[in-house]
Amino acid sequence: MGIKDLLRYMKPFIEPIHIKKYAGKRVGIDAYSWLHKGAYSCSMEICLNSKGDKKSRYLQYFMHRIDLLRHYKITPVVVFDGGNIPCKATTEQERYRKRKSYCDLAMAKLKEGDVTGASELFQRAVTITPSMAHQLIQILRTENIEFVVAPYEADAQLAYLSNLEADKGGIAAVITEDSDLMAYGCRAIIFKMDRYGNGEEMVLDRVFDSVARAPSFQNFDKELFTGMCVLAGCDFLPSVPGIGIARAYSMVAKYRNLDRVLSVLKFEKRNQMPEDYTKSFREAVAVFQHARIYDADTKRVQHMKPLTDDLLQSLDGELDFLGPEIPPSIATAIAEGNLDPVTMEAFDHFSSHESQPEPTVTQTSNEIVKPEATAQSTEESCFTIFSSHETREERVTASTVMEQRPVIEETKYLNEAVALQKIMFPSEVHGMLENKITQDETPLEIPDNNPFKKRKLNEIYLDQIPSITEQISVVVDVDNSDIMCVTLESQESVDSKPNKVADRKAISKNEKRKRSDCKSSESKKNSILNFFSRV
DNA sequence: CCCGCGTTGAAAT
DNA sequence: TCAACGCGGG
Repeated sequence: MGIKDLLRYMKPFIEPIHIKKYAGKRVGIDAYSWLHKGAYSCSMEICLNSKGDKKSRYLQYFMHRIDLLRHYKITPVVVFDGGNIPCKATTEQERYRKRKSYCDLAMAKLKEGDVTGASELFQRAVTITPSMAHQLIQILRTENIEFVVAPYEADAQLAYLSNLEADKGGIAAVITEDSDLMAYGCRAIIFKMDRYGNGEEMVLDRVFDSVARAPSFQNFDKELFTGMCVLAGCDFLPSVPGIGIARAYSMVAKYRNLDRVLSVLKFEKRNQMPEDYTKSFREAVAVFQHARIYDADTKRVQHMKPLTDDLLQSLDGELDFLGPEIPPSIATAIAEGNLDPVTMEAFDHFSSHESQPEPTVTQTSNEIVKPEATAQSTEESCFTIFSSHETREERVTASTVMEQRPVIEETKYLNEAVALQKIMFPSEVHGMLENKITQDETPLEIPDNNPFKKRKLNEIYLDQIPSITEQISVVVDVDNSDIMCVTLESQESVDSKPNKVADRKAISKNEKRKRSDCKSSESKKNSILNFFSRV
């Protein structure tokens, strides 16, 4: 995660501090890092979605730390991750693959009765789901803690906020574990904050201003610094073989111009340089500089730093790598925590632990479905209909119940994703998903309510449906893995939606509706439609 | 000199 | 999983 070896390299600029230094200030929090740490104490419960209070320990952990800040008169501003950006997809898939295999291993250990061994492995398998984030959001609301869900990367949002004045919603520092914040140009970062408030602080001005320190950044600006980070290898782009943080630094320091560094690199490493490295490099730098962030003032998604005509030209106006555009009403719904940024479904009121609806049980397995599983499935099976222009929402909550569906059915579902992916990116896919399928053989004994697994299928799907001029809504029958219908959704057709959905409900038990709205070429759209009509 | 690989110990309660 | 450390090869 983050920039390889950057933290170690920047050691001379990092000072131990106590959080009380920021008394009276607003401080941003990368929600993911605390959620993840908190999840360690209950990783098995989260992976298995098991019953009990222990599962919500991660919430206690988080709120403990919030209380610590409040104790020192600091105003916390919690920032959540939103959707995934395209260039991070391979990194994400890789992480998913690892977690899945750890989960499998853990299940095997559990079967043997080795609980200790299993929980060790579950710790490596934990994922923070939007549902978990939403549980936290509900608590933050009742506690009057400010929060925002970024359209994409929380890091970008935090760096943006760190460059704003406090009276405009800005923050004085960011608490995180992720060195990416430096590449984004965050002004002050606190790493490794412990439960007492001790941490390590990095101030960006200190880096650029200091005279007599080991690596000197006096002739650097933010762009060169970001370029150095990308050269060293980041989540968006692996480094050229043989190039680490030290060489990246020395090249940037020597040539003080990223284009020159690239041409030298091309010359020196022509055998090991990927064909499209230059393009990918420019895109990666652009993500760190111009990422899409939510501007609470205008209630719109904007660029962290405005785009220049120069840049637009060099990218041929192609901005999809920053993630699809998001219309204001949706951006606001996401930012305020009302819309799941991954599935684009409304968060269910019932997902809070207190009040759970009595589900209409359509039981196929002989086992009684546990309350948690029900809560989860209600959330996942709620249909949201909205237009992109107004936050007009109509929700049909299907009280279906998650069945003990054998894994093989999900495998079929995955096959659709593979096919779809091949159509979208014929050259780029080399069997990542196929591998997943072959690994997926054994029907596990887990209750098949693992949010982790299901979530990821959603992500794969949404990632692979790129950009469509109109809003396309797809109804997928998860049980049969058939795509039931595809409609182009316009303002008028919104009203007729619930009936359509209700009709489908009669045939299938567990439907999912996916939507995606953004811009792209006509041909891409047609290939999607052709694909669906063939199925 | 420096990258890249392998090892180890800590993380949450 | 990740940082910290040490070692061997370029």
